[in-house]
Amino acid sequence: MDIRFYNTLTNTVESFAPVDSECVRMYGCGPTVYDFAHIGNFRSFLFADLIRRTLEFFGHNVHQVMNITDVGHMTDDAVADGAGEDKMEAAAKRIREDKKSGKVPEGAVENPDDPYQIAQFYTDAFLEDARQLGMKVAFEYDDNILHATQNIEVMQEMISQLIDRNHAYVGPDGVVYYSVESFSDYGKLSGNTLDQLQTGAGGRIRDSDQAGKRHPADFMLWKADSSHIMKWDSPWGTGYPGWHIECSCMARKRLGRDIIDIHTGGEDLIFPHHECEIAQSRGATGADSFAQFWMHARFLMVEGEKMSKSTGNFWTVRDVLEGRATGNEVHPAVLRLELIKSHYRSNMNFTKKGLQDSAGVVKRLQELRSRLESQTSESANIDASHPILQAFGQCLADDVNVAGALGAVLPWASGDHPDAAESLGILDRINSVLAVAPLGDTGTEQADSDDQPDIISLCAMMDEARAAKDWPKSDEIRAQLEQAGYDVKTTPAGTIAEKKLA
RNA sequence: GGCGCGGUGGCCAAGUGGCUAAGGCAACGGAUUGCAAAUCCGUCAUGCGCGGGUUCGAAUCCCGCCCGCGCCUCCA
Repeated sequence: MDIRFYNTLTNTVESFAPVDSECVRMYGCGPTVYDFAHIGNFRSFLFADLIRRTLEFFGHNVHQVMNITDVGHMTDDAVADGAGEDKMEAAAKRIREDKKSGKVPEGAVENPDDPYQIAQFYTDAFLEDARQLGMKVAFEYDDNILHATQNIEVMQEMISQLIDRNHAYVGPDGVVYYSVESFSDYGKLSGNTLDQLQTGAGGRIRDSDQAGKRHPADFMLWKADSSHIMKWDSPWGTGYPGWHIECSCMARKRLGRDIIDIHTGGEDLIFPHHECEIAQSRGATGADSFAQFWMHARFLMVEGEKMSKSTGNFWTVRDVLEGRATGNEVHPAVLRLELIKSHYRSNMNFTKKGLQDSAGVVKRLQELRSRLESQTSESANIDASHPILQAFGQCLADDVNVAGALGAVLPWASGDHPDAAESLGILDRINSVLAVAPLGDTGTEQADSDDQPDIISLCAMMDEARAAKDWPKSDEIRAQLEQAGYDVKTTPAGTIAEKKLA
């Protein structure tokens, strides 16, 4: 199968082939851990997961690596490359407040002044969210998710290399800067030239912040600052690394190559972050490429508006799952599908209605599975030549067209399934990519007719009322169950209440 | 100002030169039901942001315009 992906580097859709046919190496920029990740973050993380699963669907062996940015860095964008309030300090303040309000459980972060505790708290929260949403790499935390703070040494090595190769210099202010003029391809990824960057910046860059730089676009690799909350010794003074260097280093270190296959991230990372990564990596390795393919997910809107804290539509994963976003609890598979179903290069509009649509799809696929599993315990081994998998795969191979792939799957799902084992095999292959029916690897889903005693007894009471033809009472109980977030069904075996998926 | 992406029915979303424009949701009609839910059957874009052009033929190619979004040193 010819797999084609859109490559930001060339602005075209290209055929994908890994550098090393044995293994596809992909790296994705992960979260910063000063706060809970939001659904926009997860749209792009799940997009990376989808690419991985698509490649695996076609038989590739994939090594995926992601970073956790736990170095503080700066918050104040008016200041070019440093200073400002440290993000860890800001998080410490917030955690103290959240502990008072109960948003962060008492005892979760023993000492908010310890940035490592804060980072670990939000890292754990991120991993929990990521696993709930079926992100494969989140189950490989020990191996393939790397913390910036545990890789300071390789960063320092790369900075030394860059200095040795005349790509970096120590400015008169003592800061180590990357010299963008030393790298002729700087700007290629984002379609910028150094001239454009300079004029485009307008009045936003203050001269005082440029004092130590040879070119205004030069960016920081290391800043000596012994007052910084997270700091390490280095040949350039005790301080902290620049924001971009961690990805260059960790990708190379863990993936074991100077040139990798795919690098992913949100569209906002194209510039400056990924542009700088390329400059650093290629400057250090001397190779003519860092990642063959650069793939970026577009932003997510919420009910047609930009997601922002000020408009009150800023949702974390747990806000959505626990019902704070829409008023209904949402099954993780529904959120997963909602975040992956629209094309990654279009703006997706996250809406309550969209979630309910996704819930319908998830339910259909889950019900198909239980129907098939009630008929057979075997799942036939189906190869990709089956017409449904062909159609499904062709859409995925075409720059990850999930909507098209669903268009192939859903009519099949609604149709007849004379050979249950075959259909189950097909569903398993489809679900290896979508991961919604079921979501987890374990195959266990939350029970339907929830084991909650009160729900079961309400169902029993409804059966009694119906047997006595006491219709008003029956209707009253059904309303009560629906109020509690259940779909109520009357079956030959009696009344069943199923938790709504969204 | 520069660079890039996009605009398909009430909503989501395929289709990128050629039969009657996938699929889902919603809606509506019917079967079923105590009433519902679920399920099944049926209906639902002479039109693809707007205006030109190329072509035997365009949602699809070309030109112009309008609108939305992102980036241009916090950002998924």
